[in-house]
Amino acid sequence: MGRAPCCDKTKVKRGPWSPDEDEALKNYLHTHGTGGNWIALPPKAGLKRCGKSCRLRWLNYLRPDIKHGAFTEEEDNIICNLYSKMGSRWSVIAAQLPGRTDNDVKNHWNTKLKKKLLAAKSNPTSNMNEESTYNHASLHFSTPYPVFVPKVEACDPGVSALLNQFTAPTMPFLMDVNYGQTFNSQSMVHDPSHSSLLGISGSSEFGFGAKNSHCFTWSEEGSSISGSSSLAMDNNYGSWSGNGAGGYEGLSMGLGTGFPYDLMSGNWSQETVLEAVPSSYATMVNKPL
DNA sequence: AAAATCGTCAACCGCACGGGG
DNA sequence: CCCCCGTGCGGTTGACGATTT
Repeated sequence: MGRAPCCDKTKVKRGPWSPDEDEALKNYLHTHGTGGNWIALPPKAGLKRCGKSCRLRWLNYLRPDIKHGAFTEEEDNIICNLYSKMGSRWSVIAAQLPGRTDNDVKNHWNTKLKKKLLAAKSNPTSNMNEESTYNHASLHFSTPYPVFVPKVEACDPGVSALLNQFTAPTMPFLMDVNYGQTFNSQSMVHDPSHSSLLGISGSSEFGFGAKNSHCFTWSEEGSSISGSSSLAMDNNYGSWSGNGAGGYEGLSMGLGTGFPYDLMSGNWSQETVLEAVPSSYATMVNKPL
């Protein structure tokens, strides 16, 4: 037996919203706010709608800060990058795209980006700027915008240059991590949007010892990540000591993928950085966002 | 020109979570 | 500690316009 529905579906209007309904909802919220209770809102606003429907309409369409229109390439980059790391955490991904909703991002991924990447996978020699991806056998990843560029550099300088050109201007803070060796952790620690991007709430505890081959990655415990979990660095300094100039070599396939999440199969890789890195250096914990 | 197919996106569904009683 | 209820989220559906045959 499932739980009772939130409202009587025979008594509420369903389907597309009319301009009048939009106006009524906007007016009510403008003057009264939600009152902390969406369920009780519709009758007060003179709407014959389910509270959940009102909430959805407001959040996905009526909010004044909603950005309508096509996604930019930069936004695509961010979506792909984050999806590759955390999968379908649409709300988290959308939080990094001002004006975009989780529904927007999800739709955009399902209708455009996923197909684009699938097409690219079936045609690995295609032009990267067109297909927005790069499929490198030795790295066995098929995601578009690698976070861990140093590993890419080790494989193919030409490709590295291409990827660097492609990602650096659009994702500066991620590239800071990518380059790892000299990035300034302060920019991440004190910027809520950046820490949020990494799934970390209360960012003040977050930072890196970011000198000389120190880097950072995601990992997971077990083979899946629950819907309510996020990944965060447990330590104030999440870092590991590489073995000098070849610091990344020891990380091999674990870091080589750079992506615990297989974009195409939808599976989390069993290879984790923790295989190659002492757990005391990179401890991953579940934390609510 | 009409029918079929495809693509997009708003909206719905149902589950999980968390807070309050 | 348990239960109830509201909220948030991801997955899915279906309407509708665009494109192709």
